[in-house]
Amino acid sequence: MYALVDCNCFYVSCERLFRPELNHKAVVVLSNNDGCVVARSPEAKELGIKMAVPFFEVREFYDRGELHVFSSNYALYGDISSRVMSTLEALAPAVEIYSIDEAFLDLRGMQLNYDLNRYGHQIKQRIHKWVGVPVGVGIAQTKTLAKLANYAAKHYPKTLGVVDLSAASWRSRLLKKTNVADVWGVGRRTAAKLYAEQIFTAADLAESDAEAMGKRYSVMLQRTILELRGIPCFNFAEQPTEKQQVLCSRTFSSRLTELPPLKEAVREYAVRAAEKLREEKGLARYISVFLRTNPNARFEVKYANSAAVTLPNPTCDSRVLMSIAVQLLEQIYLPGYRYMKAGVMLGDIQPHNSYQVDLFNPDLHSPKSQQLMKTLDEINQRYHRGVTFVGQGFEQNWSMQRQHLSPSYTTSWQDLRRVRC
DNA sequence: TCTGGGGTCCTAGGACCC
DNA sequence: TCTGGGGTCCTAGGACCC
Repeated sequence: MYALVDCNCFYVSCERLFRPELNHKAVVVLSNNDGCVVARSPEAKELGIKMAVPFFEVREFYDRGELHVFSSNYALYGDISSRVMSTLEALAPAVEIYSIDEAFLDLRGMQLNYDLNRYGHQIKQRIHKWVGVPVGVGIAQTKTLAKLANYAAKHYPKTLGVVDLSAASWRSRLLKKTNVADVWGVGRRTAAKLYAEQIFTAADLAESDAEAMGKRYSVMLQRTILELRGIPCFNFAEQPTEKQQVLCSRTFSSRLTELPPLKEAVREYAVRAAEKLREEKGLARYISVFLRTNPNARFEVKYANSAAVTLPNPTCDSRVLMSIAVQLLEQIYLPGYRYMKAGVMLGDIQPHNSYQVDLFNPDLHSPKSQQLMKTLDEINQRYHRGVTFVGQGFEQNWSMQRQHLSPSYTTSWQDLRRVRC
């Protein structure tokens, strides 16, 4: 048996922790650059605000004082997330952290000694008491069914936030009630095709010919069908696997046209990506840079391009990655466009303690480089942006907008800076 | 005027090998 | 008239997730 524990409108719940007067009010959290709505309180959903709509489309609610708005504060959400996860780790035999706001629990064997429904409520109460955010709990034989149970826990108030699908009768009832588009792994495209062949509910999908569907759609859908029948196909992964790629990209606060500020931004992203890579204890051999104008603009000339290179030897040195990123940018930059976004991607990642050096090319992971990067990271862990490269720029006028940012309640960057000033 | 930022897995097709 | 059979690796693109 598996449980899926998922925090309700997580980012909103994090903000409410420190602003309890916003409980029972319409609240949303915006994506970076205050672009789209990425989290909504139930009251905001009632206003008809859909997931991922651009903020300017719902701004009227805010202007009328009916909606409270926050820019995303990932330092806060990351910290609250780790509190939720460590609480879960004390409650379950094994935990797979699936995303910032949800985790699978492996309950193998527990059904013999526990009433799983009661156990689900214990989890919910413990997290509420210790961390303060509301969660939903879904319990079932496979991950896909646990997802479905969790979905039911959130959508049907009668469940009080916990659904246990151990009983076959409950399972088939829920499958019949659930739209096939709400099944984990069925996206918009697949759902549209399924409707066309008269598959409307999760039950319809579960009863379809798994092998034939696998051939017509994909093996992923085939596995989903089996999972809906209670046959596990997706493994439980307690240990996070090493990342295959690391990406840093941002939308600029305003459109950029000239090369110098674009270079600054790309250097900044390369340095951030290199930091993430070192956190992963990885070395990258593949580096790619992309650049694009606004794909949604109707009356604008569009342009998007990317360039990549594979290095002879892998590295995590910010200086190397930064200078290569700028060279790649120069290959794809064209004057005359209003650029909206750029990004740096690192791939072909290998562990830093076991890699092969190409003898005929310089080692980009020399002891000197390692020492320098270690020192850099140590300083920057203590002092936010303590050491930066000149090329990253000082003003960074292109850097994103966050007009509705909450304070760092639980992390100390901003406060520390203020004290030191 | 105004639209995020990460990731994963799978597949088809091309290039190449013997 | 008429040209095999078995592989691997890489990449781009699609679909999905949060």
